[in-house]
Amino acid sequence: MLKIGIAEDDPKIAALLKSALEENDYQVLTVANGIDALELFLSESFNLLIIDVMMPGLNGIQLCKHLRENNLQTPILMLTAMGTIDDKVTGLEAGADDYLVKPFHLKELLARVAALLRRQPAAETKADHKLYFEDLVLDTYSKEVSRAGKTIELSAKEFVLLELFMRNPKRLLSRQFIAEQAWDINFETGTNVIDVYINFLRKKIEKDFERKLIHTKINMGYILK
Amino acid sequence: MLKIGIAEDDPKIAALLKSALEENDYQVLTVANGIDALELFLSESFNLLIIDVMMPGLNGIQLCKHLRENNLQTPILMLTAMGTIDDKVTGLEAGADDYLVKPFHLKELLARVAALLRRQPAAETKADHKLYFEDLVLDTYSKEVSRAGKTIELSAKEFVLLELFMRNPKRLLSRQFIAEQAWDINFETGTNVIDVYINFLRKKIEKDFERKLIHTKINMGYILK
DNA sequence: TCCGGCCCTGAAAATCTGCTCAAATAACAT
DNA sequence: ATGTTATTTGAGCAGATTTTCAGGGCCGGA
Repeated sequence: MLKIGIAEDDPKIAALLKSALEENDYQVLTVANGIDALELFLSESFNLLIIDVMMPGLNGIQLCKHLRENNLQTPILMLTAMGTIDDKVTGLEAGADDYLVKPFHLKELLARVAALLRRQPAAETKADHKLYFEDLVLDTYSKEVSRAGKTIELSAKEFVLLELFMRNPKRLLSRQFIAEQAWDINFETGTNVIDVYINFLRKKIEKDFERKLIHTKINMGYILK
Repeated sequence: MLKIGIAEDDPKIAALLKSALEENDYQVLTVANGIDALELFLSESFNLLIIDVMMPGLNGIQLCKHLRENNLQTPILMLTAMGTIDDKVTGLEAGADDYLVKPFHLKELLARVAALLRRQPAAETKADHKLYFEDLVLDTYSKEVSRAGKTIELSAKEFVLLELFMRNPKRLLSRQFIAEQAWDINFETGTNVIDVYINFLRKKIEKDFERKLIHTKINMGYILK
């Protein structure tokens, strides 16, 4: 479950936020001042922080700066009653990712929260270890490959080679480059392993399909496109 | 340099945005309708997109959805004259990362742009590997060439030669220089390969077009202009 | 006008590349 | 040990690329 931290000194607003977010299946922790917030946000990890600017002790801007100085990457949504342009600019420059002026509508807040979170979880769960190219899917965790939902069995070398292509889509890869990346060959050997393996891959990946993926550029190399 | 794409049909606002962003050292490309935007944003890579909601053809919301459906990860800032909460929510749900209501202050826009770009340090590597000369485009990444949108197939040597010209536009290149750069020939051989290849290039690049690009300077060499 | 230098062009020759197949070798599990 | 699979090597071949070569046009100078 996604975890959200709130720093807000007004108990009514804090409660409102907490209940609204919890209704949308987020886990919520709140603190009422900047000092506690700094400690909590640095010690536990959150998916998103909502920070009010006006707080006793340490204000939102200062808190934000401190967090960023400590290399915290968590997205921050800043919240405030002050609505001048310079306030917003100051907040964003302090390291906030979004800035919402009170009074705000809960719907907008929730939409912005969702927008900020959209980028984060994707990085940890799926996008991180799965590579996509058109209908090809390569899972670097399970080392499985499929095209258009159909599983494809690849040998170790074939997998490494395909992964190389999928990490460099639409990029022309020279034999030299492929040899270095997939075979650890740094000198010129008169071998044609690469050609042979390209053909192995083609047979497995393109055999039952209309669309060709690996293209030959004579005298240059191969390209996935 | 960070590259920003703008989809905005109002020429005044488009010009305003472009000049403001360029003053802050961003590279800016603008299109005036949703259809062109979809094509441009999918074919070239940007660090950030600014999209107006109200556009002829394809509106901003639809554009945004299409882009996300095509797996585009680029951050999107949506811009609009409509300021109701539901509009904002719709925009954010369509895949936008931020939503700004017109009229807005340039300072706030710039701050939000900076905040969105802050999250994208890795994007640098995907920068632009393309060389442009008039309607000619050469992609050093995929080794592809096109003129006025039409793809042109070049052999390896032809490509190297054209790249040499496009890296030295409007500069006169002597045969000596071309031989050294593209052929690794450092001495005088009685060959005319260069002439022949210039001819090959001309046939492929200038055949179907009015405007000539490679010009001969007798006794001196060739020049792209 | 004739000549020579310079460039363009078409075609043929020479070279090289990438694909395929079969077979040798290596790695691995039973 | 044995069999299976994965990886690498090498040779033949078709086709594309690269290079050479020779003819011809253009232009300026003698």
